[in-house]
Amino acid sequence: MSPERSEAVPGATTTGQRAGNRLRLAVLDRDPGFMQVLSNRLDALGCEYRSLSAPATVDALVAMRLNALMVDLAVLGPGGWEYLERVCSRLSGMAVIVCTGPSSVAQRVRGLRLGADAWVTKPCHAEELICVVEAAVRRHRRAEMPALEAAAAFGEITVRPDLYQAYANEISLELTAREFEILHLLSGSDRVLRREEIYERVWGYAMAHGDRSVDVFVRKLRQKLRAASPEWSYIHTHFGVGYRFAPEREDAVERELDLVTDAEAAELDTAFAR
Amino acid sequence: MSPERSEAVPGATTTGQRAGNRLRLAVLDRDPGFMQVLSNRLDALGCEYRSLSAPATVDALVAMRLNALMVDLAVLGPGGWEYLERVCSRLSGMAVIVCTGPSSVAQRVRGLRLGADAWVTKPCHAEELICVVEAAVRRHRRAEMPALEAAAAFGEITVRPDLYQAYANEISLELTAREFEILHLLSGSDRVLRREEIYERVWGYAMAHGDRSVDVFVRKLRQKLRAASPEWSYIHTHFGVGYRFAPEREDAVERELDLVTDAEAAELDTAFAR
DNA sequence: GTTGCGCGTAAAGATCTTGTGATCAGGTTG
DNA sequence: CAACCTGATCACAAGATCTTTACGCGCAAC
Repeated sequence: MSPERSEAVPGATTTGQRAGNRLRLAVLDRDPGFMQVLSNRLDALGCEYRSLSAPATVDALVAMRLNALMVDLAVLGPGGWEYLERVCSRLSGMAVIVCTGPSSVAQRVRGLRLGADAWVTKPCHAEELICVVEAAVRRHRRAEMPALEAAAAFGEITVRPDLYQAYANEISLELTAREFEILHLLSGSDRVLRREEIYERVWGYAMAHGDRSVDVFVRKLRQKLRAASPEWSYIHTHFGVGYRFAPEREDAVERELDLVTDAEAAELDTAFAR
Repeated sequence: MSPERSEAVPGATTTGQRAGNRLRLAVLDRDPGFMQVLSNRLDALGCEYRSLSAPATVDALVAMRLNALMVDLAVLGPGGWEYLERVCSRLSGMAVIVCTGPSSVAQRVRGLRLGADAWVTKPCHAEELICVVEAAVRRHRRAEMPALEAAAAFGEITVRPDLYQAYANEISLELTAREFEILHLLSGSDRVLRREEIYERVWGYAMAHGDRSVDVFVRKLRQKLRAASPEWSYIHTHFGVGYRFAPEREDAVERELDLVTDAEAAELDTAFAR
């Protein structure tokens, strides 16, 4: 199912450029001439790309952390539509560009409806093709990060998207990137977010069944939030559903009541009963 | 500076469809035949669109709150590239699709680099063109489309899909996830729902013969509903069929009878029997 | 009135979810 | 290269929830 073969990774540059800003592309195509021309252009752009001669599994694609996938339907064969749909739906954070030979309108419509971001017909100019890929990636990026967002305060916590960090009394919570992303997502929504939603919007692709990553990060977040702001609770569990963000002050009274022992509680009960 | 002329707004439908989920498109084109064909398709989709025969200012476009703008470069004239760039950079949340006559690779590359999301060459198929627009808009949708379902009130009860919970007088009924799903389903339908229907829509698969799960959950629901809103009854049994949701106030008389103790009830029975 | 079946009710056991700590792999920094 | 940090995954325990089962009552048909 996974005959993924990586022929070359010429773009595996050594520079310390921020990968987040560069194009990470995989090309699923078998035409040597096409790949040759494309490679030249991609190299010139300092683009990190990878050429595949056979479909990779969704998991393999996830592991590549791509911005974009270019695919020739001819390589996919009969199960191509299904593969396309699966890839598009599972990797919502990745742009998918179909670049294939002559096709009918119906085929192109089908491909676009399944989730492809663009359809380019071969033969095509490499420069133009790359522009299409960049345009698609640009759009994905924009969708993911709606520019600079203003800082927001919740209880004793301040969330600063511009600094990728949260603070309590000017003191950083020392959140890691993922921790911050989850806190940011949660704090930006009043409603209950299901784990799948959180995972998809933070990781960029569908959550595997039984994955506990969201739980683990929520635990770390709570830990740091509690350490920085002990009298408040921020992330609430909705059993069987997910999590909801809402700053709530825990009264000292309540906490004292919680500390009442069972014996004392029993005494109180009998006292009231009299 | 603002020669914007709105020729028609045929897509301004009267239905209560949520605008947030629909495509809001402006088409900047002067070809009557092209517009005719496109209009038909857009109408069929229930899409809200607007046709412009001259470039609108950026501010005017902002005011239209568009998801996408389709533009024919021929309409823009000499300052077209500049206009395109301005629009793309200023309205980063809007997809820009260039749909124009024959062009050179250099032109298309230029357009895409300036920020256009797609470039379609006329003549083209309307269906395909719309698919391209939808593909461009899709991601932005995803970010804004947390599918907020409105809260609904029935009698003294308020059902809140965003919180996965129901309330009576601001007080949570403490429904579990499944309990809520069943209440939500029932409350969203006026008719009688058979157990099999309820089971299938809540559990996601067919109900086994003789399964009493639905009954048990209805009981728990009634219990919590009664505790929170004693004067009303919400879920009604249709013997041999299923359940129906309908808020109904119960008379005070009936309630008094309900409050009669078992012993008193026995007395009453014998009294009536005499 | 009687009978059969569907329904309400309750409780116990099974199952699923979540919190938590620990471990492992991969990448980065110095 | 080694120390360190981050993120992914696992195992376990405690709780919450769901399913199953049993019993008795009410409804409808005869």
